[in-house]
Amino acid sequence: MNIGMAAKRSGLTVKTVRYYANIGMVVPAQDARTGYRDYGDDDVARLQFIGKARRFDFSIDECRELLSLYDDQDRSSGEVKALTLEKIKAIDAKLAELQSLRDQLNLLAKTCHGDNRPDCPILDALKGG
Amino acid sequence: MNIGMAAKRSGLTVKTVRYYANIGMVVPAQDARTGYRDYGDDDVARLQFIGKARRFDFSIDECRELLSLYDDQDRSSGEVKALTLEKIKAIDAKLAELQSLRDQLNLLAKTCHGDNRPDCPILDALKGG
DNA sequence: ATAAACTCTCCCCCAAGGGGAAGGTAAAGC
DNA sequence: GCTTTACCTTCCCCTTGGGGGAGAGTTTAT
Repeated sequence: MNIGMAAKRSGLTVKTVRYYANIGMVVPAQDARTGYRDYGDDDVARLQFIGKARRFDFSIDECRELLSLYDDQDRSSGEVKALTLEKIKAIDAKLAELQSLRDQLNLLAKTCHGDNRPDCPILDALKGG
Repeated sequence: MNIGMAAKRSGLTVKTVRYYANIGMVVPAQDARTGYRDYGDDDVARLQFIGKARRFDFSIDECRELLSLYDDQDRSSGEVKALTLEKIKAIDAKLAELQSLRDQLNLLAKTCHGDNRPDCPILDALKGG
């Protein structure tokens, strides 16, 4: 099938699918005369796989790693689990960071009366030490 | 003072300070002969302000907006508060997204035995519908 | 036959700088 | 006075994960 259909079936954009071909993630057959890419069902399956992994916040490189594990029939599930646990750890760190940010901003917003007077504790906080 | 000192005092890198000059955020005086930038204490104060706002996850454009409010002696604190509340909302959305991601990955990791056997519920989840 | 829809490659763009090259300047040591 | 070292400048390419669009070729529908 052409790239438009592959994009539709995998839920990605044509640009994205073409990008994945360019960086060697999912390289379909390509017509010698027209240059049109020709995607098979297995290609679409890989595209879907990547799309989901991306939604799980895995980077392109991590997706590459997951794909190679996915392709390896003899891989241990331990390797996949290790990658996943690492990703969870990274997400936890990001969560903590955002949470702290949120708390600080919230505190500032609370102490700011937010009316027409010019004095503002938020700006003061950004300004001061 | 030279850019190195300004960077040190504001807690930013020289590259970052130069970048802020290039995009017009903090534009210091510049020696006509040597081209050396010459930062004053007020410039350093603005750099510190930006540094803190960036740490609060405000984008460069939002920092620009905050700076103009900071410069405007007649601004109302309400404007600043509105910007801050919006930022909090954005952070909340990101938090919810990451939390959901984390929960899903955690569930997958829990159901994965993580040993040498090749069957892996994590990959199955990425693979399936 | 021709218009619409699809595809190709190529190039520039985003945020927010980082890394490093090539070259000018300033301060310190001898 | 000379040299080394530290600092400064501009310029250009790199990052992530693609998006937008130009210009040209292809296929499909009317």
